[in-house]
Amino acid sequence: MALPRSEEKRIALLESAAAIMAAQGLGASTASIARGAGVAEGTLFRYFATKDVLYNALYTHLKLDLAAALRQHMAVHDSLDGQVRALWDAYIDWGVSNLSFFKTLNQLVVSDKVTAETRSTVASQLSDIKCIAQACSDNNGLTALPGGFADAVFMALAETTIQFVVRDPANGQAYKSAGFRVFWSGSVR
Amino acid sequence: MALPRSEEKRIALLESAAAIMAAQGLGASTASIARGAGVAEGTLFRYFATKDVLYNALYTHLKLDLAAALRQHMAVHDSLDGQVRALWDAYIDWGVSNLSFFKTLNQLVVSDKVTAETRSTVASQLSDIKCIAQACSDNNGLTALPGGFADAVFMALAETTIQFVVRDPANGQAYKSAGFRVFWSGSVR
DNA sequence: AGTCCTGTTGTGAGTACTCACTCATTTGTT
DNA sequence: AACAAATGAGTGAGTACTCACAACAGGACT
Repeated sequence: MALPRSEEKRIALLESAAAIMAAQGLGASTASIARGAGVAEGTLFRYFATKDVLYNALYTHLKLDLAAALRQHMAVHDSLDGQVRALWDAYIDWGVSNLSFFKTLNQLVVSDKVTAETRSTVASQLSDIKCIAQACSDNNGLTALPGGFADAVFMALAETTIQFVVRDPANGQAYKSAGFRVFWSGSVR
Repeated sequence: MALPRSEEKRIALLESAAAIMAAQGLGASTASIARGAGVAEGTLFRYFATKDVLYNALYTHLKLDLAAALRQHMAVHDSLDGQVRALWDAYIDWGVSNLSFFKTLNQLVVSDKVTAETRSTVASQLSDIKCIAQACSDNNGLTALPGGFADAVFMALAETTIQFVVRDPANGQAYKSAGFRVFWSGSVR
């Protein structure tokens, strides 16, 4: 299995997959994904041996893209509140301005097409962000919600908030701070 | 098109669909649904003319089942806090003990297979519950989150909470009250 | 009782279609 | 010329849905 020639085509296929799956669900056909990337269907299978391989590569691609966006806005704040708020804002902004990425990533997260191996490989590349969301917070007054629950609540609230910001952008700031307030006032002891 | 003979078979088909779709997604085949209900594939199409009709009937069935469960536990409390908490507990309990119903309903809610007509017909049968969750709360101190946001936050937190209770039942009560606290302390002014 | 008649319900092989995936061929580069 | 990359019609498996028929109920008439 030689390495694919063109990184461009690989990216084009991944972004086409994200866009089309956001609209049609994970069941979107390989034919339409290839067409969207401007290549033949057979070419898709040169880059991703099976559709499952594509799912896993897409999960990795989207997660790393999100992580890169978060890192850019992770200025060091004095207060934990400020730090978490910056993370929150960056997350919401990424979701709103990459809506099809966001939608597809959410579907992949709950899908059984993404293997545990892929998930843990990606997670290990995100340890710096986890640190803020979790290790740091434990030492600073966040409530003792059972393991992982605070993370999940953060994600669930962010997902809801993004939906509302997209649907009604005029009130975007209101949703953003309301969503954060729910998370924060409910999480702090 | 005469009415189907046996209400039993109709229910069996709906419950089979809910169970199989919870495991395999909405794309589960009509063949497997019929097999799960113990009838031939052709029989499914005597009860539901197309798969889309089945989706809509299933949405209605599950929503009404949930509503019935909520009504049973909607004792009148003196405080708004108590009333909403009772609603929260009933919702979580239903999700936990009808997990496949819950999972399938969540997929149907975001699916475009369920028509606006079905949604509004069902909603009109749930007005008494909406009253507590919304009309009542507006008059009693819930924060002025933009329209529908509080509802969505409630649902998102409940979904997350149910996942954790199912995954780790020993700490069920802890998740349940933690989830409610996030909702409540973030929602009250 | 037993046997035909009639209408509806239940059946599953059959149909047309879409899907993921293949491979002989063409295209492009060196 | 030599080689790999790209192509897209072709393949078999699986899909939603159909339809000619089997199964069975309950009268009505011997």
